[in-house]
This record gives sequence, structure tokens and C-alpha cells, in this order.
Amino acid sequence: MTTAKRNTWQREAVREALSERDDFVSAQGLYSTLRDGGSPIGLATVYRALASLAVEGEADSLQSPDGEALYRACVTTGHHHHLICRNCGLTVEISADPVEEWAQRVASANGFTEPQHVVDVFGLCASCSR
Amino acid sequence: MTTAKRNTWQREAVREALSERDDFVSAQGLYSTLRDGGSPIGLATVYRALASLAVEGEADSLQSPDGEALYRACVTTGHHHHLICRNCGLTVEISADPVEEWAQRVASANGFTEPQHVVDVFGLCASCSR
DNA sequence: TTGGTTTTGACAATCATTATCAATAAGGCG
DNA sequence: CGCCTTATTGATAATGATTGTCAAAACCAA
Repeated sequence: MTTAKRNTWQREAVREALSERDDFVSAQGLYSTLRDGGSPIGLATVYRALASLAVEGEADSLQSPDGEALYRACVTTGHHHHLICRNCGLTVEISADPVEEWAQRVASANGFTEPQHVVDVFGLCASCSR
Repeated sequence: MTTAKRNTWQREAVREALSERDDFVSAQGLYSTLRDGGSPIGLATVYRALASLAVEGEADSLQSPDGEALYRACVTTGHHHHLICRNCGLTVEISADPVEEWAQRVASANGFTEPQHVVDVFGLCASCSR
């Protein structure tokens, strides 16, 4: 009773459409892109594929300020966070090993399990700072 | 011709209800609290008051992992973060000095200025874990 | 090919949030 | 103190993203 995962062109289409973009995209946006490209994929399927990719670590997800879920193909394997320019939207992936440890430690110190953390740094990038 | 803003008991009620909790609350949650406390305030008003407080810098806001907007009164004295149970809402204040330093360092290392950070840990508290 | 399961997709259902808009009340002024 | 202008309220409709439903289609091992 291992989780039988199947390969479908839909999942592959989502994975590919995601890697073709190097910025964050919403599920709705990816859906539109795919549809415009002639794919007859369904909206619910895009949501499911993205959620699944995020769980598997192939995609990153974060919440935009207005509450929309945004996804991006994960360049680096492993867990990491983001440094986002609040003016131009430039996004840099950053590793946060000290923060990972800290989150784990502080969670279990308080009896919490299954910690997830929201760690993102917003600022002005070099060019927008001028 | 500064923005003609009026003082209403509704706005004050929201501000007060917010400061009485020093954890994060959703607009819906605050609305329920106020209603349970006997206030006949309207839902839309709570949303508007919270948004306005956030703009004025009297409240901070963040997005929970499931896309809900959470608010807390902006405490000018001391900067701290939260460990939040995503099942029962229990909130524990945590200090995050190592994270503060890390955020500063990683931002400037990438040429970013004026860093702000969103650092919150969600998990299941001891009693909800089982 | 076939059978058992997983996955899909059209659409309904949810849920938080925002827009609408008539009714209300705040604040300045005489 | 009353009046007038206008910001604000609040019941409700509308919006928009996301998730649930479930029959039909696709996948894959045998």
C-alpha cells in the first residue's frame, strides 16, 4: 500500500510550465498560461499538481500580500526562504539553516509538533535603493 | 486638508479589542470576539478598521499558511515573534534574536536595504498533537 | 487486453474579503 | 443648541481564490 503515484501529461505540463518561468506565479495564472498555450488541462488539476509539487519539494510556495498562493519552480533542492524586493518584485532564494534549527528548537521546546514556518524578508534591492 | 478622519466608537472598539490580545487574530475572529462581547459592530467595519490600522502603522499584518490575513496590535516596545497552533490558535511569544541578526545580514549581503521580515512558526501544540 | 485504482475535470460549494449604497452620525459653524 | 455636509457604518450581494464531489477517463501491472 505504498502511495501509487502515476505519471500523467497533466502533471508534467504543470511542472514544465512552472520551470519555464523564473518568477512566482499563481495557480490561476499558470492555468491561464496553459490554456492559452492550447492545453485542455482543468483548473482543479493545476491546483492539485501545484500542491503536490510543493509537498514533494519541487516547487516553492508563498502567500502574496493579498492572500493569493504563489508558486515557483524550486531551483535549489532543499528548504529555503526568500528575499523579496517590495518595489520591483525581484526574488532571491536564501538558505536559512540557522533559522531552520531555531524554528525546530523553539517549537519542540514549547511542545509543538509539525512546525511550518513563514520566514520571508522584504526589502529594497540594490537598484531600487538608489 | 488632511484626510478628514472621524472618531467612531467602532474604530476605537477594534483598536481596543486588538490591543487586548497580544497575539495574532483574524478579522473574522476579532469580529466574533466583539460580537460575543455584546458589540453590534458590523463585519465590514471590522475589516475596514483593521486595514486602516495596518496602513497607519498601528497594526501589523501577516498571512497565515492557508491565506488568511492575521493582525496584531503593533507593539512599539520590543520586537518578538509567535509560535501559533494551527488547530486551536494557542499562541506563544518567542524571541528570535538570532533570526533578527540573520535577516539583517542576509539582506545586506544581497544589497537589500530597509529589511523587514515576516517570521512566524505554525505548528500543532502539545494537546492538539495527539 | 483487462481489471483495479488513481487521476482528471466540470461544476458546485466554501470561505475570506470587498463592493454597494441607503441610512446614520461626527464635527464644524452659526 | 440645531443644521448641514460628508465620512462612516452595516446588511447584504458580489467577487475571487481554493477545495470538494463524483462519474468518466487514464494509467499500469499482470
